[in-house]
Amino acid sequence: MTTARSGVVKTDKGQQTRAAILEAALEMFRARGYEQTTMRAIADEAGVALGNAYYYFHSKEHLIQAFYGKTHEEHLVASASILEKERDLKARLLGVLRSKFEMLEPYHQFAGKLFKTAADPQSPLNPFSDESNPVRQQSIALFAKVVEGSNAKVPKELLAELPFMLWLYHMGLTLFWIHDASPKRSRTFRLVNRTVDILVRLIGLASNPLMKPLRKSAIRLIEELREDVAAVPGEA
Amino acid sequence: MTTARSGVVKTDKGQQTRAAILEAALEMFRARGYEQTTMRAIADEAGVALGNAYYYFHSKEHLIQAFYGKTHEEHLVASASILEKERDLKARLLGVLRSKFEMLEPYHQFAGKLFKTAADPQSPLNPFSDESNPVRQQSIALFAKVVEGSNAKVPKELLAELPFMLWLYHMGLTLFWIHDASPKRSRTFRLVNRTVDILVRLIGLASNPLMKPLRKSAIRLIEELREDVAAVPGEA
DNA sequence: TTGCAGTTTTGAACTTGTTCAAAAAAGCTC
DNA sequence: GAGCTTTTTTGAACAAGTTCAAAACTGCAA
Repeated sequence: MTTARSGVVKTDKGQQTRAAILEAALEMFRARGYEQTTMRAIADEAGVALGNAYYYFHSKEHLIQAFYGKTHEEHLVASASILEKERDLKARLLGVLRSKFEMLEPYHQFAGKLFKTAADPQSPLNPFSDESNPVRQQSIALFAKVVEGSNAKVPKELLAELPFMLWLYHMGLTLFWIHDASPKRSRTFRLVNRTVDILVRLIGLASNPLMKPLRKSAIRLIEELREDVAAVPGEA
Repeated sequence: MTTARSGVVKTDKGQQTRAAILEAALEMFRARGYEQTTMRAIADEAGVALGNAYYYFHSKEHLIQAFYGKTHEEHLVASASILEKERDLKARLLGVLRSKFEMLEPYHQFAGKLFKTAADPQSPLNPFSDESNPVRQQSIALFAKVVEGSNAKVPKELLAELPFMLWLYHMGLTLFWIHDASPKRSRTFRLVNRTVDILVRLIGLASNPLMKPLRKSAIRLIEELREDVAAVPGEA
């Protein structure tokens, strides 16, 4: 049901058509918004028949996945320069998160609609789905880099779970960002500042022997969560 | 735009028609699922014309709000008995959360679709919207009861923010629950157990003088979050 | 070149949410 | 009860996502 059956391109010309449709779609999504852009308009703009768009993209929603990939790439690039320069955990985390929301800013309104479709557990677009697994893994890997490249002292057992934890945390921030109607998304940036501060302090505290039992529980929890996310079945 | 313009019933007969449509809708949603149920079918089932359904309900999505209200009421009732018996904070919180997910279980698949529409920041159904404010307030009030009726020692400043914090936390759990495909939602219940345990321990720790600076920051954060949620503008 | 299998493209048709002008019914005032 | 206003109801029409059978095209083997 959920697996992609269209989008299988055999020809070179096919690739081009596919690309043309995608380009037209993303352009119009950005200019006019997701809902305002009809499949007919996309097909027109791309110079193909309506049905042809459906030959390459299963549905209107599937056009979104390309957007994901694109912004993710951009974010990786933007993060790289920060991660090279900075060794301080707090600064690294702040840098990565800020660059994400800065990069996403032009798509804010659009992203809300995306999120809507992505929130459906049955949708292949939802960030916990099998189909999203590659992007998710890459995203978690980015946070692993944030931690590993830093000079922060992190208990070993926590180190293993921290990247996933940060990824989850960043998903929460994204959720907030989507709902953030403040000018220039100032609320989100404030939230990022505050929570990163607290988070880094918590990580510091985690080394304290007094914290051991609580830390154990927390790590156990995150471990389990991670398994759960991995265990989402592909087909409903 | 977002404000309800339909649904204003003046007549007694109007009330009846409205009720008939709603009943038909909820029944069919449960039986066949949200997407499978067409507005035409609902109108048919209710014995009215298609347009009439739209006279009472702005859109298909608006039919969902009734569902919210209904389940919320049920949850209040289910929680009341627990809150009367129990004084221990952990037990109270566990009881309230468990009863929520138990009550919601028959609607699990349906709830996923609901969530999808609710996740749209522009949707009046989204839990952070103005239109959801009444239910949200009631929901937060429930968590206030959980805390107030307990014999837990909570720093005063934290006490003020705890209900909202717990509400947020419960929203997160709900998000997990929606994505939980495990049999009988066992993963969710496990998560509830684990997180409630940690949460209660954290609350206990919060009294420790060592924790004061961190506590201050955390409370400040929650305060701000609460303002933000309240500040979501009604019109886009 | 011709025939053929696979690939791509087309556009009409279908479904379903939504709108709207007009008809019907109900209330109300005199 | 007649005439008026307001409320309710109707169903046709519209928009946009999606499907599908048929046409067009492509590459290749004989």
